[in-house]
Amino acid sequence: MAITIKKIAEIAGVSAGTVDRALNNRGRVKPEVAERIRTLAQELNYQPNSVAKSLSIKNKGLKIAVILHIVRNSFFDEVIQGIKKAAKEISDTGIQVVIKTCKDFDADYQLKLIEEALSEDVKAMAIVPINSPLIKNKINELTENGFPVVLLTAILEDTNYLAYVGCDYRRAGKILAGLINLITRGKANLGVLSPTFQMCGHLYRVNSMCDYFSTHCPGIQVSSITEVPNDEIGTYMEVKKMMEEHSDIDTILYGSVAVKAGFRAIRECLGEKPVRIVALDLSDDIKEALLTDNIIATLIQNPKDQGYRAIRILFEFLTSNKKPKNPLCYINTEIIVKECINEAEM
Amino acid sequence: MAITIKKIAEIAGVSAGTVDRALNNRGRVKPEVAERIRTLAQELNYQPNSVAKSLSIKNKGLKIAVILHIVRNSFFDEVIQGIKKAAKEISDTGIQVVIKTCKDFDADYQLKLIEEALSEDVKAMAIVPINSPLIKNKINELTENGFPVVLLTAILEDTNYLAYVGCDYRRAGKILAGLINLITRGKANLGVLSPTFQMCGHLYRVNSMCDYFSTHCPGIQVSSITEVPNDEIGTYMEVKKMMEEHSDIDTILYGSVAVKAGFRAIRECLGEKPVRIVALDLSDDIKEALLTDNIIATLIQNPKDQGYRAIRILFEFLTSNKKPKNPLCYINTEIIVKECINEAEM
DNA sequence: CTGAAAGCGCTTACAG
DNA sequence: CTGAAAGCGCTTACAG
Repeated sequence: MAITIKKIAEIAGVSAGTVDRALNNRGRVKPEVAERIRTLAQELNYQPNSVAKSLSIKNKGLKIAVILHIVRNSFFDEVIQGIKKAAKEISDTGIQVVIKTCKDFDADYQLKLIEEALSEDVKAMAIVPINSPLIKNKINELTENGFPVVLLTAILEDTNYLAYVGCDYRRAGKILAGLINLITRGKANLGVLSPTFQMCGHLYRVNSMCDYFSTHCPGIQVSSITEVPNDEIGTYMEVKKMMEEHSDIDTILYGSVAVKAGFRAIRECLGEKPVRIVALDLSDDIKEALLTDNIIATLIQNPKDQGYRAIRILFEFLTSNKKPKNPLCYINTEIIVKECINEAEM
Repeated sequence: MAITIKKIAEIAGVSAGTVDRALNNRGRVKPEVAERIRTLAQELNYQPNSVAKSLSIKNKGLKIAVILHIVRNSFFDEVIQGIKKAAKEISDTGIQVVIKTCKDFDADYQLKLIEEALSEDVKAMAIVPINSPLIKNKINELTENGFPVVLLTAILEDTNYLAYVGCDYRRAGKILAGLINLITRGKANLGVLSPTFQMCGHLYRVNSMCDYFSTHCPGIQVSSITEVPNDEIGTYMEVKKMMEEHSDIDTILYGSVAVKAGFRAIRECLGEKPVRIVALDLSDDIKEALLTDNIIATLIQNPKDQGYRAIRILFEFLTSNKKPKNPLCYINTEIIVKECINEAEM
């Protein structure tokens, strides 16, 4: 049997309550005694029983807030699935998870959501942070005060947090480069369509890909790097513009959530001329494009996992005070070809 | 607050013990009373609290056995990592995990291991089953008696079990076909080196790949399908034989754990002639071959996940009597190119 | 600053 | 067949 608080209490000649207060630094223990108990616990290699901890915590009504940066899109629908899965798993501990959606990329509004959550006595927070000083400062302030914040899917520079859960964008860029190199056998004029660089990860990804091309793939030229918005019309216009201005493009990295309109723009410009397309993520539209051979491959970032992990990390912190060994919790990135799609699941 | 046994007891006008006995079919409750309690619990949508369950179970000394089919190899080293990760996570519930390694592919020996485990009062079992009537019958017998058995990494036909955790070999075959089609642009003479068909999943995988070629890839010919053993010398001989007998081979699916010797055989036969190689799994040798461009891509089966999931499923069963909704728990298969390898981690 | 007691929700000897 | 009580290990008012 493992060593318990009761056993430590016996050996130290104090009560269980005192051991608990000492080990969890709750104060109200004579410093010398606390120190003695802590040393003893270490010597005995005491590991608190997490199940008992979770059960005893049940009536405290702990809450975790999840704060998004947009109203919704297909990627975050999946993130939310993962969040809900984790929420269900931890519900027996009495910990609640509340999700707050934001006006698209509205930093003022997001800040209000944070304040709202805090006023509701939330004890931990996962946030898809909008890249604004407003948000950065608030997160830094929270972290300084020991409040656990997990950045979810979007990383921020010059900001402190308990953990970042999301894609390793630089590695994703490298993998995209390798994939495009493989598919094109090292010869391509590439048009890059990226989601907004307002989220710095997207910029890291493109830069990392381009770096890899310039050091490893002399035959691959990046003809254009174009940011595309979240909507169909905006995407159509940007894609059209890129294709018209760069008629040499024979390969495209397609990083927009708006698929139908962008593909129409490509076809309008290229006619029947062949083009190799590699995409990002796996919305229903992307799946369909894969299955109809309009896309050769796509790189996915396991959004469901991301949501799941973020909640689990906060849960661990709340129940066991454990911080992740590595604050950068990178979620796996996967190459998907059409044969990976289970048509039965569609 | 969720509904508890205590609350049901109050409403039903009985004690908590009686509710527990009724809901868990432990007998020693008057049938009418038991029925009434069960109905009530359903109406109230009672969900037992898994944390409390785990805690109360602590002193029962439950044990899970893991029974392997070989002494070791690099793939199963990773499977075991996953098993140990899960074992650590559940250790606070007092459930132990014991691992038993087997003489390589020795069904008699594996049967003895099963008996040994049972005599040690193990309450659940994960097994990498050797494809033999001896083992099949035993597993069927156990399952019939309500004893939870999870098949790990290897599936059996005509056998009943709580769950299978492992690769979806047919889908893996399809993905391999798609990958090879992509890499070769649909023109190849393929030599297939597969691990033993004694494990039927390996056969499913090859067959599924070949089916896909014949329906979707007219330009891809399968020149040879060769089984390779686990050791370097045997692999060398089989590879050499295949390459000598099929000089048209320009593409290889390399499914052997013995990398160095087989690659030597390939080189001895082909000289400087180029060959495209796609591999299976991700041992250190495969990693090195990827990084040196001797392998173009490999398909991995997340062995660590497989071990982890198998234990979690048995844990759920032991603590909550829950069976997985789908007994076929397929673990994800991933395409890996060299850019996916984090050289810092090697 | 410290301890005894009760509680989280489920389970299980034990007594009847 | 049934209930009261104690236990799993940690936490927390409460009394002192």
